[in-house]
Amino acid sequence: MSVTPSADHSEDSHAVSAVLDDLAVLAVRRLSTREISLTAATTLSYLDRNGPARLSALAAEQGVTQPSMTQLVQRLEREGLVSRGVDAQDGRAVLVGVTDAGRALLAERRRRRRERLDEMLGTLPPGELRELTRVAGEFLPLLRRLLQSAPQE
Amino acid sequence: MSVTPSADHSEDSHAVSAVLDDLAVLAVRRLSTREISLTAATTLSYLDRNGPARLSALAAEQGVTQPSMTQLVQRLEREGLVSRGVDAQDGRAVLVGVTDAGRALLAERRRRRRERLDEMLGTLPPGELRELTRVAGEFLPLLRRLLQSAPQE
DNA sequence: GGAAGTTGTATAGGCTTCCTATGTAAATTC
DNA sequence: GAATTTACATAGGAAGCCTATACAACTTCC
Repeated sequence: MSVTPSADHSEDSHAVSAVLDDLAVLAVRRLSTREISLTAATTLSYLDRNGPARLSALAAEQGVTQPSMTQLVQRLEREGLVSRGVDAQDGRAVLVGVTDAGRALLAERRRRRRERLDEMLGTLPPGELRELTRVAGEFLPLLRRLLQSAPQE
Repeated sequence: MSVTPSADHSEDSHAVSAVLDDLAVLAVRRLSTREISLTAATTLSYLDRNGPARLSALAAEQGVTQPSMTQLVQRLEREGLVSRGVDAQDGRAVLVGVTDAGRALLAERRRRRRERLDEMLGTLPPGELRELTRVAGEFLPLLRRLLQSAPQE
């Protein structure tokens, strides 16, 4: 470890760790759509935000191997969610881009997840809901910054 | 939708939803231990916190089907991480409990995740780190309640 | 300008973890 | 006590990941 943790730092990261575990369960199981995997969704989302990209670039971005990304892109192409073209500059490379159908699926997925989250939030007593949303408003920007600074294993 | 969301409620849940994908990537890929799956880890953790439980109760808790939980428990038993006993009250039921080896693995997993998290947290400015951990402490209980009250699809 | 190395993608084969459909034994109901 | 329900197990299959390896296009270097 390159950092020198203090005692309370350790305790703090315990709480953060617990939150991350629970949030992972929430994101992966309670909010997962059956029609598309997490990697597929985040890959589509990346292509939507950043434009066409190479297979190997996508694999690195998603933290999977290149063969896995090849397979994923093949599945996505079969389902009409992405298109593949050749790179004019480099005959070896494949440029993957999201299609309109892919964008539509992304939008539908977002809608459904938001709907389910709303349902879950609706079961909380109003006071707790208010507190949760307030705390979430503080927490999420910080988490985002943490994620962006995260090392790539 | 069965609940009637207010305007700000919708915005908040949108913010939550927006960060969940990134978060899931972090939790699932950057903090995942290769030796045990997310479901296995959260199941062990549940058993550790709540004592022995039935197969079907575990399946419902984890949001997987009963056959999947049967398989998971069989794998965990083969690896000596859980033990299976019969319910004295109900001859059909199986009571699953975590073993000392299971607890040891949980502790090791926690240690390793904490180590990685510490590295990530170490990249934050001290002020943000303090705020992040403080907010995490507030957020955790609320999140737990939300997950408990969550509808099972 | 061609041999050798590098890079980008595809294929093969295997593992884990989930699913649905269905079987079986214990408990409950009538 | 027969029929139903409940709790778990088994069978078979698919998704999605891996490592190892093959192949084709680009680059280097003499």
